[in-house]
Amino acid sequence: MQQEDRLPPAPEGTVPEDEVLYELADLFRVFGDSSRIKILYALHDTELCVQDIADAVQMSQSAVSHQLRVLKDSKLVRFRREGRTVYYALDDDHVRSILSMGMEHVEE
Amino acid sequence: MQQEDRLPPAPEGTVPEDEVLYELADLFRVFGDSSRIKILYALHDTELCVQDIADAVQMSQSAVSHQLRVLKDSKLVRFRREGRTVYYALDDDHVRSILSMGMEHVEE
DNA sequence: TGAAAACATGAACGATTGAGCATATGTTCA
DNA sequence: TGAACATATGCTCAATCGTTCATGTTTTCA
Repeated sequence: MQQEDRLPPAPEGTVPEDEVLYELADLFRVFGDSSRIKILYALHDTELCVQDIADAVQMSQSAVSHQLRVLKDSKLVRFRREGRTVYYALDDDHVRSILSMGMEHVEE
Repeated sequence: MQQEDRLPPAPEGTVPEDEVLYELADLFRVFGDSSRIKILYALHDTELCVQDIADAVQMSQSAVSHQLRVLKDSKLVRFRREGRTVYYALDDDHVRSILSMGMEHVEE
């Protein structure tokens, strides 16, 4: 379905609490690294195990694992274990939404 | 559950070029700092001059000016000069959209 | 003209961070 | 058991980042 709606009217003059703004910045900071962006896009349409992610984004297994931890801590990805392999996937559609919002801004 | 293809790029979700992903990460990196987030929120509903922004977010004029440069370079804010004061404003609704997308993720 | 106001900028410095290396943990199977 | 495999994690360091301090630039007005 198409998202042509306008944004809900902003609460005039009400700036969110500092604590919330810090969390917001923390969230965006996680998106603000090309390695993590690549990982997120690799997971855009499918779940993948760590090594497959590493192959897809051309990074070492260790580097990927480090970044997956960051992504996991921020609730951007979830994982499930199957035997000795761990499959990662985007946590929800919110992540995809944020990515495409950003992409719209970049592509102009 | 039948996606047995071994095609390097997924048929459905074509992953954007690396160059675009770098730009995307760069964009999010700008949102990934609490000082800049505060500035953006100060400008959410109105335009402000530099000193008013500094007062609103409790930062030095210099620090604000440095960050405004980053925001300006990323096309997140625009400005107009009126006499010796410079007024800054969010560049477009895209910025507000990205902020609220992130906020939705944080508020849960 | 000159001083003051408003903003921008350059250098420097402490803090943060992403990646590499080595190693640890956890899992399967012979 | 033990070996092989898949992933996670400490530690470290070069690079990046945000702020401060001092100074530069532009504009206004007496």
